This record gives sequence, structure tokens and C-alpha cells, in this order.
Amino acid sequence: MTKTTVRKREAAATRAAILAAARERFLRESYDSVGLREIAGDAGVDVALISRYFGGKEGLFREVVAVDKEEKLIREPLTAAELPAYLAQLVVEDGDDHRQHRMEMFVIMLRSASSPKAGQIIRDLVHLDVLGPLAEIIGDEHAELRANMLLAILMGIGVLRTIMRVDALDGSPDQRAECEDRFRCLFEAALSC
Amino acid sequence: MTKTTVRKREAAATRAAILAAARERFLRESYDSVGLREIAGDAGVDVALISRYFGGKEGLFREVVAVDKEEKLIREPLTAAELPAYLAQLVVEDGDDHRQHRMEMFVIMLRSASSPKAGQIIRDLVHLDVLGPLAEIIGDEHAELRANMLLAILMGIGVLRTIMRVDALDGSPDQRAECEDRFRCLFEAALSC
DNA sequence: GAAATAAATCAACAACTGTTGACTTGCTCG
DNA sequence: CGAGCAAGTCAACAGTTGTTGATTTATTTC
Repeated sequence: MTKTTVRKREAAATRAAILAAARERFLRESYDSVGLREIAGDAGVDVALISRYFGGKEGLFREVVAVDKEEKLIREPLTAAELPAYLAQLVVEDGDDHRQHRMEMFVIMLRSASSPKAGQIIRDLVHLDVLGPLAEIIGDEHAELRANMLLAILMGIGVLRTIMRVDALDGSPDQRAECEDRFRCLFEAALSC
Repeated sequence: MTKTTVRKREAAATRAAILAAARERFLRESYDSVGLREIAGDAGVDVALISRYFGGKEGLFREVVAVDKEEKLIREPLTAAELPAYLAQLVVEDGDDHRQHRMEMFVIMLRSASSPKAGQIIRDLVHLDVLGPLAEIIGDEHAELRANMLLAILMGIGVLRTIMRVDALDGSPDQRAECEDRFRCLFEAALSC
């Protein structure tokens, strides 16, 4: 048996379909309120396959965030001076797909961080892959506190927009540009005050 | 039967005990992950009493936030100039009980906002009792956007501290005072930039 | 074409969810 | 005292949750 081209009914494809459907659900609801049967229904597969492929719900969630994590949340080659403008663009969310994807990642983290099961996974991710890189970019003596402030603003805006459904950014292109300016200004303040 | 002193085995007291236990749980977990049996266990009562007194889980949650809401989230007599210092104190959380209680309210809101059942209750509360008063205090032409920015910072810090368990504020009194200064500065920036 | 094997399905499981009705306890009033 | 009634208990419900074993279906290899 030549193992390379096995996957007779495309196991990899269904695995990917489950992963995509799960990401979509976790983007809109919390870990606890999403049922495996809903995810399976969206993906067009049987529920049993999820536990089979991912070892269970927790394994599935862990893989969803692990996939997103690979395309680093905070892009490395970035100076402290570029940070405010970069984060402001991230927030307004009309950038390229990668950037949008990155903001969605924050939403997934926010939605499930209060679940006993998923919480630890999320917390580890935040410390290791967000706060660490951010502090490294900032690099000054108060780097840690400032990284916290930046992330707080980022998280807060994420909460308001997607979870609380506050629509400060749902205006005309002009209004959005104005918002971006103000947010950039806010991020600058967090770095220099 | 003189109705005034009825409550033979203190119905009001058990009701209060349930409410207190529920608040404590909702402060630490999400709406979906908290079970009525856990709450009943903490309060030392039978599970059945919860559905009996509050009409169900959703009714219980609605009453928990309604109680907190009474002592207004944003105290009314406050000028725009006083706002940054007030919010910074709120964040550092070593104020009086009322203030601490108010910050906890934000945590309850954050934890359960992603639940399909509890989400709408929370969203209504945010719009009506937080963003409204905030915008009114600010009062200038960009009041709405600025209220959003303030709340975003407030929410973001709440997320980081309690949900993500980032410990920027767990230092010495000196460090806490320094943090308070920086946050006040950040709130000022949100109002004036 | 037949055996072998991976992929997908089905049905059922045990555990838990919130909720309800019937029952028991304990207090108060006539 | 004993009737009445509120407060609390108990057990069970119908529904859902994640998960597992046996079974069927489709694909490949000899």
C-alpha cells in the first residue's frame, strides 16, 4: 500500500471542513454554547467524526486556535514606531485577509476565555504569542505594562464591536478613516504617556 | 394571617442567598458553564427553589444584573474633566466597595456576553446604562465615539485582568499608583485626541 | 474480481442540563 | 389543638451534551 495517495474518501478534506465549520462557530458563540452536532451539521459530516479526528471537543478547539496561531498574531518585523498605525488598521478591519483573520482570532479568544475548559488554552496563547512579541517590539523599560495597555485597547475594541455589537465603526468610509486616526492617536498615547 | 411578618422559614433570606451565590458564580464563569446545581449548592438550598423563585435560569441571571444595575454603573454627577481620574481609580480597584462592585459588574457582563441566552440582556444594559450616560457626560460633538473609546479601554482592562489573568496591576502600592497615573493619562487621551 | 482497508454512518451510551409536580415539613392563626 | 398554608424537599421528567462501539460503504491492491 503506497501511503502517500491513500485518503480514499478524502479524510483530509473532511478534516478541513470540520475545522472550518468549527472556526466559524467559535467566532460567533462561546465554547460552551457551541454543540458538536451544530459544527458537524455545518460541515456536512457525522458528529462521530469529530471525536474520531480530533479526539474530542477540546482537541478540536485547541486545533482551531493552533491553526490561527501559525500565522503569528503580531507580525514580527515591526518597529515600535510603526505599531500604532498597524494596530489602528487592524481594528478598522478593511485590510487584507490576513489582517482580518488576525482580528477574528482575538474575537475567538474573547468569546471562549471564560469557559473552564477552553480558558487555559486561551490564556497560554495570549501570554506566549501576543504579550511576549508586543513587549519585545516596544522594548523600553516599561515594555510589559505598555504591551498590556495596547492589548487592553485592542481587546476592548474587539469586545465592543463584535460581542457588545456597538457600531462606532459602521459608518461611511470617511467616518471609518476618522476613527482609524483617533485609534492610532490612542495607541500612540498608550506608548508615550 | 398578618402578611407582613410571614416568611416562616425566611423566603426572602433564601432568595437573597441564591442571588448572592449566583452573582459569585457568574463573576467567575460564563452563563453557559454555570449550572443551577452549583449555585444551589453554594447557597445551601435545593435546586428546585431557583426555578421556583426566579422562574428559571434566565430570570435569575436577569435579576443578578438588574440588582447591580440599580447602583448605577456610571455615577451621574460627574463632569467630563473628572472622568479620566474616576475611571482610572475604577480600574485599579482599591476604592470603596461601591466602586469595586461596579468593576465586577463589567466582568459579569464580559463573561456572559457571548452566550446566546444572556447576550441580549447584556447588550441592552451596555447601551442603555453605560454608553448613554457616558456620552451624556462627555457632551461634545464626538461624544458617542469617545464614549465608545472610553468603554473599550475599560472593557479591555477588565478582560486582561480578570479573564486573561494578566497581572499588570498586581505589584507594590507604588507600582499600582504608577499604573493609575498611566491609565488616567490614557483616558485623557481618549477624550482629547 | 475478491480480499483488504480506510472512511463514513448508525445507534446507543451515560452523564448532565433546566424544569416540574407531588410530597413533607414547619410555622401561624382561629 | 388542629386546620391552613407557606417553605422546603424529593424524585423524576424530557432534552441535550460529548463520546464510543459495531456496522456499512466505498476505494484500492493483489
